Parts: sequence; structure tokens; C-alpha cells
Amino acid sequence: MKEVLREIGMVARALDSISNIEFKQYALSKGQYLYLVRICETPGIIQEKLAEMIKVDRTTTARAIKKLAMNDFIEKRDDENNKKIKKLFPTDKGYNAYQFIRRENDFSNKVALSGLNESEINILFKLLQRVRKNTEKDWEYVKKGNKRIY
Amino acid sequence: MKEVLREIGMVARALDSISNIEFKQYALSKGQYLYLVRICETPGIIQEKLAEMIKVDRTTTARAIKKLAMNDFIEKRDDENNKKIKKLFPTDKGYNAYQFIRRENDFSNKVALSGLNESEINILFKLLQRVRKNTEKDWEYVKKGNKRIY
DNA sequence: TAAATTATGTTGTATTTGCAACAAAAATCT
DNA sequence: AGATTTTTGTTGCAAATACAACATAATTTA
Repeated sequence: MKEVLREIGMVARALDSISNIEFKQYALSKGQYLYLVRICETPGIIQEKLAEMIKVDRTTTARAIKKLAMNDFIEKRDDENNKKIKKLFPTDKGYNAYQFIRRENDFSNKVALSGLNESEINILFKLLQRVRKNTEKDWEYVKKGNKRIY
Repeated sequence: MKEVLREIGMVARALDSISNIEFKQYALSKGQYLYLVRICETPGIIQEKLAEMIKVDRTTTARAIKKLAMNDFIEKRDDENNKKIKKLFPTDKGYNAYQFIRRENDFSNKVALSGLNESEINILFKLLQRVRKNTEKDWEYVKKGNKRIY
């Protein structure tokens, strides 16, 4: 059995760790860059969808965006038609930080993929997307309280 | 720019989340399975190396293994030649839990890789190993306090 | 060999994370 | 329309995470 997932875990933790260290200078605390990036790229998204997208607990997301809003990186706006939801938008400050995050993430991508040629990168990306789609089904299933049998 | 790392992050968080939920029934708290697996597969490993292997902070590792030892999943043994280090070994209970973890991880692997054929899995594995090697260099660099320029 | 540096491990503290439990709006069902 | 279920959001609490700072053994350097 090829330990594909173990490699993925190592890469993910290493990169997350690097990012968290590097974003401290922009007053972004642990994990926050994840949310801010998605909000900048999907303005108007709501908390619940954001959590699904990132694959993190709903309540963790709630607190992360609360802090992002408190520190003026994002803004929560009420919806006219739906009193329940709050749409999330980046502020100028948030969008600014986003530029830095992109720069850092792009660099990390480059480092991570160094030595791979264009075609290999494409193959990797395609395969990972399939893995991700497979995985997110189970994540949602288990998060809802269902039991997997194995 | 293909967002390879973003896919990796999503997969990793989803799977870690699933594992943490599924291992609660074995009284393994968040993250502990990671350490236990490595200790079972590399008996005698020391804390420091374990942290490097998993790509997690040294101090987090220290506390995780302290708890694993407290709950009798592992044992810390002194070394005769080196008074500083403590070698880590699974107990029977720990090795037992390891069997469950393997079963779960293997299942997650299967789910994650479903739809990919043998050759695709091999390619993915090989590519991920290269990505991991690239990434861990930077992780160690940044963790030591060095600054990346980009 | 003495001094300086590195490796390994620990503890204090602040923060994040996530489960459980709750609340209320919206959507679905009968 | 009224009842039920689902969606979205929040808070209390316990635990994990990681940085900083420290301690000591081991190793390297001068």
C-alpha cells in the first residue's frame, strides 16, 4: 500500500507551518490566511460554505472570521432576502494582505514543484483534484455524524 | 498557476478531520494517531526526529508523546550511551491501537484513490514524494528562524 | 582541554481548534 | 397553514498547538 496520504499530510503541515510563520508580520494569526484567501477570491461567500471549502469545522470558521472582521481584514454584510446569512467581503486592508499571501503561496508552489516539468505538474494537479473530490465526500459524510464501515 | 498546494491542503485537512473523529472511540485524542503510527513503525525513534518526520513543532510533539505515555500507548526509555535522549516504543496497547489506525488509514487511502488505476497511483506517489522533499527543506529552513526571499 | 555551539527536552503562556449544545431563520413535508 | 427538518450562526468548554524561554547533555571549535 503506497502511503500517498502520508506524503500529503507531511506536505500540508510543512507548508501551513511555513505560511503561519511568514504571515505573522502581517498580523495574521494562525490559519487566518486560509479564510482570507477564499473570501477575496469568492466575495460574498457565507461562513458555512467557507468551512466546507476549506474543510475545517464550522465553529472554527466562525471564530476565525470573527477575528478577521475584528481586525478589519473582512466585513460581514447582512443579506436583504435572507436574515440568517452573513456575506463576507474583504476590506481594502484585507485585499492588501491577500496580495502578500498570494505572493507567498505562489513562491511555496514554485519551491514545492521545483524539478517537476509542466506536464508533471499538470498530471499531479489533475490527480490531486480527483483525490480531493473522493475525500471530501467522506469528510462531509463523517462530519455529519455518519459511520464509515471498514 | 495551478493551485496544487491548495488541493493538498484540502485533502489533508479533510482526512485528518475524519481520522480524529474515528479514533475517538479508541481514546486517541486529536493528532495522537500521527505520532503513534510513526513510533510503531520506527520503534526507538526520539522526539526530535519524530517532530521532523511528521512536520510538527517540537513542543507539540513533546506534549503529544507525554500524553501517549501517560495513557500507556507508548513508553519512553532512557538510552545507555546518551543521557539526553529518550527512545520511544509502543506498548502492547499502543501496538493494538496501531492496528486500528492502519485499518482506517488504509481505508481512507482506498477511498481517496478510488477511480485511479495502479499506474496513476504510482505516478501520484512518486510526484508527491518529490514535492515533499522540496517542501521539507524550506520547512526546516523557516522553522530555524531563517527568512525566505520572494 | 576549555569555550562555544548544537541537539534534545521541558514548561509558561496565548491562541486556535473542535465538539456539544443551543438559537433562530429558512426550506420541506403532510 | 402548521409541523418538521435543515441550514446557518453562536457560545461554553476542554484540549491541542506553537512560540519563547529555559535547561542540560553532547558535539564542535579554538
